[in-house]
Amino acid sequence: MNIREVARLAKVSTATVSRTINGSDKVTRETKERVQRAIEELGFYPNTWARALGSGRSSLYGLIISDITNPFFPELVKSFEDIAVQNGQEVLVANTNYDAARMEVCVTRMLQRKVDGVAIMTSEMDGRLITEFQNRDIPLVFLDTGTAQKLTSNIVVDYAAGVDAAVEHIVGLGHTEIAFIAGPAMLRSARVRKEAFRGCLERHGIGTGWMEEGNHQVDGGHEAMARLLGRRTRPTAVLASNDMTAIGALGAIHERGLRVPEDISVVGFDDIQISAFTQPALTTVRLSRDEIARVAFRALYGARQEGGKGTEYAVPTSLVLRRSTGRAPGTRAKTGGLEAVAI
Amino acid sequence: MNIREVARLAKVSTATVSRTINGSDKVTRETKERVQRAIEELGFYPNTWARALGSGRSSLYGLIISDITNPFFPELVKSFEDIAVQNGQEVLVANTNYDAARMEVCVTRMLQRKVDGVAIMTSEMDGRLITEFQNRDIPLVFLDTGTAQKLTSNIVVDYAAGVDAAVEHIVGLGHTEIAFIAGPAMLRSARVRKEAFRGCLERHGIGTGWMEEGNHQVDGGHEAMARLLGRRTRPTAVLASNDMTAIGALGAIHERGLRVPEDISVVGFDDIQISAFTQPALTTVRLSRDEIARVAFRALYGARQEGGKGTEYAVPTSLVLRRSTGRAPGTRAKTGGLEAVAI
DNA sequence: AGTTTTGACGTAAACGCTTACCGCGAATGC
DNA sequence: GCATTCGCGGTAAGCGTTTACGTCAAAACT
Repeated sequence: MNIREVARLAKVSTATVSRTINGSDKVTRETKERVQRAIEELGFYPNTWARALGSGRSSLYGLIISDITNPFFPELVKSFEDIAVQNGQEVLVANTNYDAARMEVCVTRMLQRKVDGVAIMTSEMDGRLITEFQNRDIPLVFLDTGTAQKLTSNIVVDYAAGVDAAVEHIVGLGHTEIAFIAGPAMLRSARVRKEAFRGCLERHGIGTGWMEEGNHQVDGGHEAMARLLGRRTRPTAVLASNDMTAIGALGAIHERGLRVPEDISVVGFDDIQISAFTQPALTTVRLSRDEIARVAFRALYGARQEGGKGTEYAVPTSLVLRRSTGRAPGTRAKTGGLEAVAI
Repeated sequence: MNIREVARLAKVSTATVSRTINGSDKVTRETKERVQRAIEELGFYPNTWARALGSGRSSLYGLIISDITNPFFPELVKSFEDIAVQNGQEVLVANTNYDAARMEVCVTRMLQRKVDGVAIMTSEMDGRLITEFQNRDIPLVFLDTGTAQKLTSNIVVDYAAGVDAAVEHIVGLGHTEIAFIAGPAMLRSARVRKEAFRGCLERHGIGTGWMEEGNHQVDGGHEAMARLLGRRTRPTAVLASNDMTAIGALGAIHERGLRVPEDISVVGFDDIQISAFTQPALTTVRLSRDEIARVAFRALYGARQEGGKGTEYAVPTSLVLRRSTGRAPGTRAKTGGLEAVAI
């Protein structure tokens, strides 16, 4: 079953069949319809590989992430894939496992499969590998790393707004002893969150002595929180650099026999699915993976048009109020004061 | 950069280059080395599509799952992908979203991309679609649905062993009022677990009146548990058809002001990552996704050899003891009695 | 020594599509 | 009425491999 049989049945040339399939405007409506009918009658669909070989376009996009096992990514992958499929493209997903060496493997895979573009949603990417893509005119889009240039775009997440909202919320609840559990310092996004936190607190005239570093995993959050609780005095509120960290913190707090939010309020970041189901449900800053996926795809899909000059895209964040935040111990709700409300 | 340039540099024909690349034994060692050197010198790697077109093999496997957002799947996907890449294959992942209509889309995608085999790790699959693959001699492997036949294998999970172990454990802790929150009845795997539970309880001479149905999601588990707690008397232990359900149950129990495991013991099923970090950490039955992935890949990879007659593969389950199970309220530990121990 | 077999390699025809180029009849311009 | 343009569609040359078949020298036979 191939394009020739269709051509024969529709009594046209293979070129016309091809043109019909590709929506060329050089075919009259009647001819188009005749071809369509032939295609349906035969149940024909084109061979993707032959297509790719002939046209030089694979209709394949690469999606490089750190680790599909990290709850941040599955939604991203799913959204990206959905959009891609809707546009007749496929997606090759590759995990770097947070490892620069594995990143190299990922890049090779992408190159070998001749992807039409790559969304790089992780930070283990060195310059040499980027040029590999650029030399081949492959559009790229980064999540919050790298800069826009020829054919490569960048998505910048407005972390600061989210952190601000979270701090406002916490401060509004009367907290003044506010801790932050940062992510690994080597991650740009983690550093940005931390600095946003520090800046925001200073604007409120609150000290920033409560600071620990986690690893963006549950265990790191757990340990960091344990260290925080091991100090002579303890904070009444904790912001975490991501939800996994916050979940770890929750565990450490419970183990210490303390209650959330009565003794300590906790705020996460990302709004991963499970955060709605922790005990108590986690107040967190939402970073919409759906939005990221949508923007990333558009960046790649449109890259060759628009002169191919990369763009900066902005993605917002927003506070999601659930049950893990409450008034600071020993304070009274002012009239009109903010209260955590489940959504 | 193509095979012809390599051929020219190595002073051989393109056929010889191709044979070298594909590890044919019809090339002398010296020639092979010469070609290898040329390949490296030019930094050549073959065009995958041309290869696919020429050989009819795409070195692509399909992996159909329900929903990457369901924590059961990411590990499975990752393992499968790892193994595939190690063997020079790529993986196309597709989500059915538990929807038979979307399954059709998935199948079409696989067909269009001419995958060399498909691992179908979900149950929304009707016979018609299966024949689509079989007509094209595409090897298939199912997870616990379907039967082994020409080119199609089946992985059967030993759910019963896991349920048995869980029940033994719970009974050993003195529980007699044991509830089960089942999965959706339309899922074979859910039915099997339920029946295993019922049978096991009967063997112990314990009634099976405590039975509710969830949906394998957190909310379903929550609601089912709430129903259980709304009865006149309540169970002292609950097994859930999967971990998500168990996590929902945990939430409902806490909301009711009860403690786990002091008032109620909870056991999950699957051992998804987050289960180690719930409050308290969940005792559960582990179903190794790594093992499933390994077996699935082997089934596909080896399918064309071995006469192509499908095989049944067995995958075991095992109990993981954590903190969510304890002695039944009002009972004393017997000497040598089982206690939940964290791992 | 002459014949057959074998092994290593080359030749060239697929594989199924895309697309540059060309031809041709009809519409348009003068 | 003739030349020009234009729109539609056909012809055929790729795209980069794989592989059936052919060739040819050397090895293994009579």
